[in-house]
Amino acid sequence: MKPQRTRSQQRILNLLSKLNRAISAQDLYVELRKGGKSIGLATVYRSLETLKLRGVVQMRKRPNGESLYSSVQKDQHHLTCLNCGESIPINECPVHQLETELQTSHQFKIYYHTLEFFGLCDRCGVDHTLEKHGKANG
Amino acid sequence: MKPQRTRSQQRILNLLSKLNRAISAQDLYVELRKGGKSIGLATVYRSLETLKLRGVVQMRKRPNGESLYSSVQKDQHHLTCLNCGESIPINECPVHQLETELQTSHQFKIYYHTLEFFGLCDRCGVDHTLEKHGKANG
DNA sequence: GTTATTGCAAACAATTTGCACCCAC
DNA sequence: GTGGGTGCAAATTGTTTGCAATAAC
Repeated sequence: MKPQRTRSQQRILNLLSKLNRAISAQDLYVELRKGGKSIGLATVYRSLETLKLRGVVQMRKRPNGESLYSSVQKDQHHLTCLNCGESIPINECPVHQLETELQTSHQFKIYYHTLEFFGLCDRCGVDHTLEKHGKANG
Repeated sequence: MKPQRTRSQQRILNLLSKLNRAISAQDLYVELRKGGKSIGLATVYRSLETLKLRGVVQMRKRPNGESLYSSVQKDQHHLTCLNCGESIPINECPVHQLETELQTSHQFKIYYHTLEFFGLCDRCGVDHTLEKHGKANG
């Protein structure tokens, strides 16, 4: 076992905790380069993969396939529009007890969970043509 | 508005309800071709997209980026291993009330939700080398 | 007959992999 | 000096798009 962090992993963790929000690997890469750090995109992916397996970082996937990463912390879930992709954060989370039960009943070490509601937002719900009027960047 | 289904959409819905489980677009395509239906992969994707926007079909993403589609089914959630990709179905679902509340408070038409727990399964949890011993098909 | 749907192949985007170089120990 | 970590570029994979042919009404 090598519990210690590599240079890249540390940089990524620093940025993630500074940002305190979910960000894509690509954006993370851009931000790190902006910050003057010489880092490769592949390294960003490799580091995130390792951190994810250690339970330090969590991932969720947007409907468009992009992965968003953040440090594991919160009951920060989402309400996502299937049409425009807008993602509204919500704070409620009613699954703590279930999580504890599952860890025991399934012998599974749970690092985090994702809870996401999908449907049509206010604007898309009334727009019967369902044209994309919003951008899938939220 | 065109509420009626196209030929392809109907074929896909038939297969989805016969299967009664989540399946990838690619596999859906293969199955349909096996069944003697002449259909294109693009059509499969386009049909699934439409059905998804109508709230007839739901989608979840596997950690590897692949999308799994199924007819909207209530309360079928998962416990997924970050290492081997194994996905164990669970039946509990403690979010009904929250869902109802959110629809009202956010003026959002919710079609379905996904709840997924991530961590390390029994086997991967004890295997400190974290090698992939399982296949990401569950 | 007109319009939406379909199939194919090319295009796309996010991610992964091969490999030589470099850094930490 | 050795072995893992890193960066680059090429490869891979799931998905989307352009367009001509076709089916539906």
